[in-house]
Amino acid sequence: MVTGQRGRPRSFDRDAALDKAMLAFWEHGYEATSISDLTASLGIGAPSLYAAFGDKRRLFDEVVAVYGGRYTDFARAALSEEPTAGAGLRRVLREAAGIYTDPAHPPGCLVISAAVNTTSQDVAQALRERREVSLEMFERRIRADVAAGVLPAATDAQALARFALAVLVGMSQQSRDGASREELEAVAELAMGAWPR
Amino acid sequence: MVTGQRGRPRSFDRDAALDKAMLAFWEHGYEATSISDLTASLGIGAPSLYAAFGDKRRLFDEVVAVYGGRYTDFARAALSEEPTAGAGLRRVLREAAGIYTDPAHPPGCLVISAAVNTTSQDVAQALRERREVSLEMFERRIRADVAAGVLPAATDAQALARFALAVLVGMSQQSRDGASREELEAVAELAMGAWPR
DNA sequence: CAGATTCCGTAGCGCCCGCTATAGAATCTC
DNA sequence: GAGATTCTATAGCGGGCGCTACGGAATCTG
Repeated sequence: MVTGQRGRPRSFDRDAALDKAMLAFWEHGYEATSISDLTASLGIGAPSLYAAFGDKRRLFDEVVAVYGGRYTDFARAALSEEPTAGAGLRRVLREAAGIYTDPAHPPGCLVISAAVNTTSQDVAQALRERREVSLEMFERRIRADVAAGVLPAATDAQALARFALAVLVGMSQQSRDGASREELEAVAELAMGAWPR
Repeated sequence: MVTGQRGRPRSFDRDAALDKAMLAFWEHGYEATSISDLTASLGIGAPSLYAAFGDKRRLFDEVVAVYGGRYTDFARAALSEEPTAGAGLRRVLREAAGIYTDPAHPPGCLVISAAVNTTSQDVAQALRERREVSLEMFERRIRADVAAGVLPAATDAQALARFALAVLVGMSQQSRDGASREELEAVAELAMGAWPR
């Protein structure tokens, strides 16, 4: 018994379907993306979708996990690879300008925009917690620089982290309103002008 | 004939109802606020709502107009009353921190958040245009300072305006994620650190 | 091949959406 | 008062929502 797959095999690529679902949720948000939108763009029937992914909520959770690994972990890398918090956040903002406006996928950030104004509070809370994680990651990196004497001792690490996240959120929305990569890069550069010297 | 009202008089205060509708749309957004949500919180039946306001879309348009007069025109005043664009935008950001976190109404800005992820593209476009108006207002004020020699000739007025709006958007979302007035004021103050000297 | 297993397509469930037809209640003019 | 007018309350329309029962199709094991 070699645990060969029994029964009729799935007729679609689960990972490819997950990617398509990600693009749909990214563009229209959690609630405004209906099951029939999904079945249409994934090219499968509703029962296949439910068999493969559970329900809409669990599909979205999987989408968020894939999205996180592909489009938000770059920030963690930038913060750990650059020599200072300032250099790291400059890189985060610059790379975000590129990602938010990449024509290969919908504009902006799914974690920021996909659960605004949703009636399902648990989904909104899940993405809120992801943003909170980013905030704390920024804050920790800044605090490390303060401890190391790279930033002034009087630096308000939490406020600075919050400022960086606010700029990211603003950039995400502006990309969804049609701003170009160059325009967002200019915003990022200006934002770094606020960095403590 | 003194144009006295004929027929049965309306049993509710139209302006008060509009205010309640504003709070509902502000908190939950355009699409996530259902007609039955509205009839429940306004305390009237659906036919009365339709007779008084037309349909959901027109009610929302009225709400946006009222909201604009009450919560966004302060920015116009700040920009015209303060002596420089920098002082004006500092005041805009500080006042926004107060408005976005005022416990008398839902957090954040209705124009920024009420039509994210909606299937009704025309509503999204209407609010997008309102944001664009703010952007251009900021840009004009900055340009005036550049022309007057208050700001360096090399100042990128559009980018600076876009940066200010991005910070406002970020502040709005953070207030909806639970940030306090003091936290947003700190963000505003940091943002002004990026202002050209 | 038979039988077990798993997936797919149709068709439809109950529910809520925005909206309204209809009839009665409340106020006007005359 | 009578009649016209306007609003309110009930009740329900067509349609889309998330989700699933069911039977047939496709692949396994033996």
